[in-house]
Amino acid sequence: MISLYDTLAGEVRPLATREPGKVALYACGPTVYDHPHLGHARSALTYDVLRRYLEWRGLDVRHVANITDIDDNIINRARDEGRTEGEVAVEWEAVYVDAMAKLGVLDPHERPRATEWVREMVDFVGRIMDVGAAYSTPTGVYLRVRDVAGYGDLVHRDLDDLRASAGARVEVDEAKEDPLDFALWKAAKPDEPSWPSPWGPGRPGWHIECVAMSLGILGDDFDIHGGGNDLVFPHHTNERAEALAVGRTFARHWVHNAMLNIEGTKMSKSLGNYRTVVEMLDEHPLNGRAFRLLVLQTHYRKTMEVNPELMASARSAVQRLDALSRRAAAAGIDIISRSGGTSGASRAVGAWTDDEWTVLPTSSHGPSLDHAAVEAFREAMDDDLGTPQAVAAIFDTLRRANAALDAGSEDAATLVATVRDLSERGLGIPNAGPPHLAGRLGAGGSTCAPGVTVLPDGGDDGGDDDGGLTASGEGGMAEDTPGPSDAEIEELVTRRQATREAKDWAAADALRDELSAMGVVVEDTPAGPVWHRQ
RNA sequence: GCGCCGGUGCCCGAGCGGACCAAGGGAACGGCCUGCAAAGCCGUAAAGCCGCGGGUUCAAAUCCCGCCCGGCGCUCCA
Repeated sequence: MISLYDTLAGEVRPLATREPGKVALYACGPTVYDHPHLGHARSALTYDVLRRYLEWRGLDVRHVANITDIDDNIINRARDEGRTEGEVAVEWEAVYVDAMAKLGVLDPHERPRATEWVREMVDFVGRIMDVGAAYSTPTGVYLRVRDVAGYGDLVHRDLDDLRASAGARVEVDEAKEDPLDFALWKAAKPDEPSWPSPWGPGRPGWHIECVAMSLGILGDDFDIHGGGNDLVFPHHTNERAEALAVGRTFARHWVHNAMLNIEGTKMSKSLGNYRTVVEMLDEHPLNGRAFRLLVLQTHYRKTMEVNPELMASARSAVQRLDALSRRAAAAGIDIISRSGGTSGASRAVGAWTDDEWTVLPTSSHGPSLDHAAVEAFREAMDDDLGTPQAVAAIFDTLRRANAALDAGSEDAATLVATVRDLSERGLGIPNAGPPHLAGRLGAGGSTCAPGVTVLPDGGDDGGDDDGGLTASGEGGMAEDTPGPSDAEIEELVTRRQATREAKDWAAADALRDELSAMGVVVEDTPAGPVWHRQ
């Protein structure tokens, strides 16, 4: 049974979906007017992992993540740059989508844009007017908050409490009946983009966007509504109020991820600790996977810390995953297959530079998995997405796999396959770089046999109930590999191997230094040297 | 001010009443392996320990009360 913390209930509850076997998930996306930052990435990663896990469990997930492409920030930027709002939004949406792809975030099934749903938003506002829960003023249409019973339930605060804060902070709009009332529709100001409406030209308020799109696409009573915990109030509170005002049932579960701090404080431009996803990714080819691992090592409801040291330690951990793949390959256990260039259409994410690889499906003909490890993983994930413990289970299995490899045990194949399945398909962390990173020379001269899985005894995974090991392949993340070509490297590795066989250690070491200077690491295994780029 | 969430080993971070498990990751040190490395495995005593002070309990890092410190929200925000 899968449980999740529900913000509205204030406790961990079993995930009770509207339809058995299906999950309708709506996660609030970004407003596109600037570079996505690490916080956007943490949020996107949270729902990506939630989705992957639900799918790993065999559930049919419909994931919707919106793009807010019209708002004050976009308008301001467009004005500053002398462009249209549309141009600004299109540009930054592309940057966002590309950055998420590089983080291995699967494309949501639908990515609605606010501007494409204005008609539905106008209709929605109209219905709220019809039931008398809203009123129109010269500046726009406002929801009368006191008409909505349980308005503050999501934030667990009552009206007076909220009002005390609001009055003190925000300049009170004279036209509003209550400082808490918020705009459903904003009357157009000169030079601003606008759409026609029964209340005059204007544009939708922020909250109405998500209500119209989530209910419009997923329908009433959809399963999970997620977003950053900074959206609990006012955004989600107001979305909910709009839906309740017209008597519609909204999200069954509210999931909110915590914020991300850099050097102890929330990042912000003014503090100079604002970090974009692109910068982070550019700093090191392993950072995409490292950041995902770092995010997963902290529970999603707890503020997490990011700094260069932590990124470095996460990179080291990622390298252990890769090392296992190399060791397994050297031992003849190879569950990586090269897909001959076909870039799986359903694949959401960018391929590994020029090569693309995938993991063989483990459904019916796949290798058997280690039952205890799978159970530990599932137990951790079922309990409110316990990714830190899930990661622990994976690394524990990784250690066992290495030990089995050392011992030449038959269990090795199963354990290696388990590590791969859980980390890649369950959490979205690919285990090895492009196949050529595992390029292998030596006595046998064999390279990874395409599509071949050499594993003993491919029985199913212990016949346990709903392991749901049925989803398909894995998305990759871009990790550029500039520098010397494979041929150049293999040339040096081959020469070094010759000197080693001649026991000319000095020459061998010199060649290794040379390779090392090129960023290439050579490991001598019983089956011959194996190399990979740093 | 109001609300919420945290303070666990050198660092990050699980655990949230009882298992000689304070998980897992990183760093460090020792051993094995190796031509040397890398990768990998094994190990890292005793004492003490889970912000501080009380309390509840046969039993608390885990529950209650108080205090100190930190973060976030209440305003566009993932």
